Amino acid sequence: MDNRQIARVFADLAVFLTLKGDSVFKVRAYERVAESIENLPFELADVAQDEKRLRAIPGFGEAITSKVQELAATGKLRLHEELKAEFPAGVLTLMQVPGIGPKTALKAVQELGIKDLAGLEQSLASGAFAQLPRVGERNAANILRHLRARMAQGDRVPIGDALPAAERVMAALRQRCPDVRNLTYAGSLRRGRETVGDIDLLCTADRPAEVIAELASLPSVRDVMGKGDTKGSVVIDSGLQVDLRVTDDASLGALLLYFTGSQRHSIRLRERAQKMGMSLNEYGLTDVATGRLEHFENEEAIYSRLGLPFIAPELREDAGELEAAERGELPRLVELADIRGDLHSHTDWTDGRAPLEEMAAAARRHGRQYIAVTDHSPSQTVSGGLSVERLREHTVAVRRADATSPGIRLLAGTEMDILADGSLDYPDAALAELDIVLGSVHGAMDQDRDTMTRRVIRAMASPHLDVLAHLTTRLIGRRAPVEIDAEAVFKAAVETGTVLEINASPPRLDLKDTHIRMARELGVVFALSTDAHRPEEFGWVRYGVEQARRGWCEGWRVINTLPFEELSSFLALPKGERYARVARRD
DNA sequence: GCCGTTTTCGGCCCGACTGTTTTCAGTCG
Repeated sequence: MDNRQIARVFADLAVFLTLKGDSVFKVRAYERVAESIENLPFELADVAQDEKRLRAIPGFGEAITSKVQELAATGKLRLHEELKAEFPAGVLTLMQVPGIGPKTALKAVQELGIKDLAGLEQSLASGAFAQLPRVGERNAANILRHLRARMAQGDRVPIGDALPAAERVMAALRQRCPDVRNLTYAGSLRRGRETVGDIDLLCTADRPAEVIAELASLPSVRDVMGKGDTKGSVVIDSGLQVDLRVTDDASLGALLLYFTGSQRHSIRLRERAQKMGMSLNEYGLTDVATGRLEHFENEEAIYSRLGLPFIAPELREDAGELEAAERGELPRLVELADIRGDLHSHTDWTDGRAPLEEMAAAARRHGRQYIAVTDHSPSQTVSGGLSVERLREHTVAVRRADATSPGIRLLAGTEMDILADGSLDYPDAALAELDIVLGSVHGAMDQDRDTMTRRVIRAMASPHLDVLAHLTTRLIGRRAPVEIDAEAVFKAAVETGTVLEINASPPRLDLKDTHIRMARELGVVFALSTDAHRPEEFGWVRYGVEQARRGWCEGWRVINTLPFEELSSFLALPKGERYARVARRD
């Protein structure tokens, strides 16, 4: 049972206990622990016997710890099974739609006989649903829109689609509304999550209503869901919902903090404010004794007033960032500007879409000082993987392009398959001639966990395998990650001096944020690369930087923040000496 | 349910919106 499934059980328990009228605080404890479990950097099932380790997780007391142990041991929870039997199955289904909570869902099933989303749509369209207590026309109309949006495109959108969409809307607003200031995105997009549910925009302006009106009239807007004086909500052509809120300059800080979240982080900040005799809301901090409201132009000022350093949006998940901030131990996170090179790219020698020279020129335009050209190895027959002979020609071509391409250095490399038994797709002699060797799992992806773990660790033992690329091979929303003991792989990486790739390609984002966090704590060193197959894909590096930051990754820990000469001498070292070289940079 | 440099018992974030609620319930972010 993985963390997602365990979290699901506790979220279900929260719903059932709400329906039973149990204590709201008990319900909140379950909700909170469900979120906490989803953000864990390790699998609960792996540590279920270690009661001390479980109890150290926030929200884990006696009762929840024993429930987790029961789940890990049996795959089931007696209490969960009992409650599931007590309530109709449709309740949890209906609750997936925004606007429907536990109470409404139960009434819908009991009084209207709705069992699934199709039945829900019918009931909403016919007007029957609006007759339920405390629903009404307006709520029903909103629920129907949410439902149709969900049926059209699933519930969350990859950051690789959402961020460009947000930037297009922002550019259009700036152009049509000179009055707009401080326009920025907030929410999970600003926190850099790999998928987002909607786009939250904020700005300040002298005439807010005009800005809202402009938003509603943008050509890309398909549907206007709400339009007030300071808040507008629209659906753009890609199906994404965009919310815009306008405020005055004096209150921007509190509003930005509030709409960036996460909710858990906000709650912790409010609890902290409370202990200091203040109340925090989206307008500012109120002194409870005097009732005086203090405004803040930026987030730094609020954190400072609460006795904390600024906490980067990517860290705001209530995953230890407040404790670290208090101790003055927040990491100096990697920034986009730190990234000098890209160590994973493809050309039309294999499955890339552009010639070597074009890719080099594009990388330079994107601000890279060097790239590794890493086309595929023979087992990748569908991608035209290079034979040993072709690899040699490829290397000659890369070295020639390196000599003739101004403003950028090229490394001759390969993205080589790690075969099913952990052996490598090229002989050692061929690998020894390359500047850099990436190793990837591309086939036999359905191996069991032990086999896959042994396979990858065996490959890392090779003195030639410099970087382990996209560890889990997942494709977000399309292909599940391989079964693998990530912690064992990270420990082996440290032991062997193998670098772990943070693959920045939006469909992959592999390692994912929680993996990066765990690997970092074990001392792993990373390469942050785009896996570009087209010239414009070098721009994907920003998504990798966001995931790295979510994983608390410092700039010094990423080898392609090194200048070219230093990177070259890093790669020239025997693997066993490399980690020590990087660690000294802090 | 959990949690504690004010507490091992008594707390547990805050405001907006919608509805049919004459003082609050449900839901969301």
